Amino acid sequence: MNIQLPDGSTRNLNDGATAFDLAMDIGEGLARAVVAATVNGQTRDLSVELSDGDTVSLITEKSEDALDVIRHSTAHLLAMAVQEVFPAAQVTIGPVIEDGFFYDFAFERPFTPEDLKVIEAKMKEISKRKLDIRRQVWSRDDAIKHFEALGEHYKAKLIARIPQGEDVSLYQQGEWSDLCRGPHVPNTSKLKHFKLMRVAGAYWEGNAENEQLQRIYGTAWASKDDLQAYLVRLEEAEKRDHRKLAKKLDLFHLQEEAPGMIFWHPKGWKIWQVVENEIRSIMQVNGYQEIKTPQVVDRKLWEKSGHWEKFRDDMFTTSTENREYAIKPMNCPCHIQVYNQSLHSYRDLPLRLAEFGSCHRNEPSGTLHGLMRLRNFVQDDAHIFCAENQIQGEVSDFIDLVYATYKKFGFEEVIIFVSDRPEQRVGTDEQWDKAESALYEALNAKGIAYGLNPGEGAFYGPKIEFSLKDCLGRVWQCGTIQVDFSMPGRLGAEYTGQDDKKHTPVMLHRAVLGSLERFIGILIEEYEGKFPFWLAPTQVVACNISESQDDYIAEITEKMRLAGFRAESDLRNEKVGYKVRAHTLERVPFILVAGDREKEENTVSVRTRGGDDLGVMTVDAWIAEMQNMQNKYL
RNA sequence: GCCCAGGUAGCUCAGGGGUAGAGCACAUCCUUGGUAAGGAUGAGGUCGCGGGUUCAAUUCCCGCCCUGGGCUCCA
Repeated sequence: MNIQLPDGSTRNLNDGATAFDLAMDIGEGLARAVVAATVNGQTRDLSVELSDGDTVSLITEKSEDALDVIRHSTAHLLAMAVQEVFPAAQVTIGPVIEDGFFYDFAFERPFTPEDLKVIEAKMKEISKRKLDIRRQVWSRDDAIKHFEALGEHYKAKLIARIPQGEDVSLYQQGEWSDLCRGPHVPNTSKLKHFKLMRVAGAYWEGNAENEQLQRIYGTAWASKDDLQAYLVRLEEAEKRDHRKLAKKLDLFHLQEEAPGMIFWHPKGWKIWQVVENEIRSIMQVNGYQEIKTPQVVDRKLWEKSGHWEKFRDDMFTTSTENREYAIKPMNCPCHIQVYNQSLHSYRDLPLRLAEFGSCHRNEPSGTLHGLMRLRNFVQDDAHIFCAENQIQGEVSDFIDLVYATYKKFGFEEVIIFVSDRPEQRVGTDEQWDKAESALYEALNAKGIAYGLNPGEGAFYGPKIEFSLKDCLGRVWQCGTIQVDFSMPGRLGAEYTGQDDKKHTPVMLHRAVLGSLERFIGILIEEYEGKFPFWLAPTQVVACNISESQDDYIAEITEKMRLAGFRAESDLRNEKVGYKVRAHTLERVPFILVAGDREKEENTVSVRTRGGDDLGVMTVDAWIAEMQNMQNKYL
């Protein structure tokens, strides 16, 4: 028979030849490196029998697709090792994830880090046994019986979900086998470069009502170098961690007495102010009006808005003089109060009310995470009151606004998801159709690629989410725009239409940064604390060389401050090398040094935090240079 | 909220049933030094909180709080 290769050539093989035979036919070296094959576009085992006319490409250890196969097989290796060490453990699922894999086990006790060492050693040993990994096809019912007999009740349950009459595939290595779609590497000896990373609890089927399983995370790579490079990458990421940098750079802290709430220090708060002011001026330009609403609001308003019923447990409450209050978890009900203070005409719409709104939500303790997930955070929130036919235009403008703003802060990669109607919702299907298509059309018109989160919309309307990544690649939602058909009506918002009748406006909830805290956390990690000049908490430090320049340093520092820059002076009794090092580690963008020569000529010597010497220039020239950078957001 | 691991000086960390350790940072003094660490001296601690075991607990045991990694959740 003839087999088509990716380069267009064909190869003649005997009938019944497998993908592995093809590799052997091409060369022994290839046969050693090959882990799987793509047959007519589908990834398959090497043991797959080929047919005349098949198009086959071989996946070697070096190719991208090989990693998934290796990781998946390593997950099996882990499961086999666990069951050899702890025969009472039951297997469940073990998928490939970014950079590795995990496997969930049902076991009488959690695994300890010591267990991991033992398990990893067992994996290495099994790898050395050079067990062939063979695919077997079983009938669904036989497979269920087989796993039930082994006491593998979770596996049996998984197979039971497969429609009756279908066959399932099992992969066998030595005495051990697991249900799996495959493909897998042909032999355990191919699995060499892996490491078990950590243990964690995980609920069966991802449902908190179910029992908790023991999850083991691991990483696996095609080569020793790749594994090493990955571990180095993790170490590098750790250095960018905003919590670590916050201590080093003295930006903020958290303490036990206020879990999930931030104590901002002068430098961190300076970054905050710059970010807030930037957003403020962007909103100003884009037709928003800024307001400020109360922090503590009577329970009655939350009852009317529906929050009390739905989110009661997540709200902080307080009471006085027999009245019960909730600390606001969101700003929208208050914004409607502002809207309701006057009569509105259709001519007023769209009306855009913005607020840097501080919200408190009593998040479960286990979810708190540095600046990324807090109990108190500030949203760059705004609510757009508009007519239904204005939704799409507003959404479209908002998308542009998000992109432009992120770009200014240095983010080019934005992850976008649309969440559509959930099972429990308010509003008619017609309204949902309109709202969802408004979101899709706004995105499509711009040619923006997006993912779908089916059924993940809010109960009051669909939404678009704009997310950014942190230093470990974890995705955090920042911006959002959500259509709301419910709350304006509930809280009595209305406007007079052209027809002289009362109408209920649609409300768009939207935030660009989302939470200022979260956004600043991501900013810190993105720049590793080396903020661009316009964002840096301290933009420039002037250092003397000896006492005789003290006055001069004070004078130029004041001059820079008067020009609007965040300038400090360092007159400490230390050598200039010491000061340069200190401020470099503090990531101050520019370090000025002035000795007697500079003092004499009214100049400064300028050095960047990267170690570049920009030479000596007059103070005025330097200030002009800074102004140039500031205006260009450098 | 659930599972695992941590919590010792301002920071990074070592230690371990019997008076608490280092480096950096800090203070004072000497030094006035030209672009990534000059020298000396000194101060600094309820070893997360509360119980228990013990002649004695920072150390062992139990509970709680917080932090970190996951899970669930995230209007």
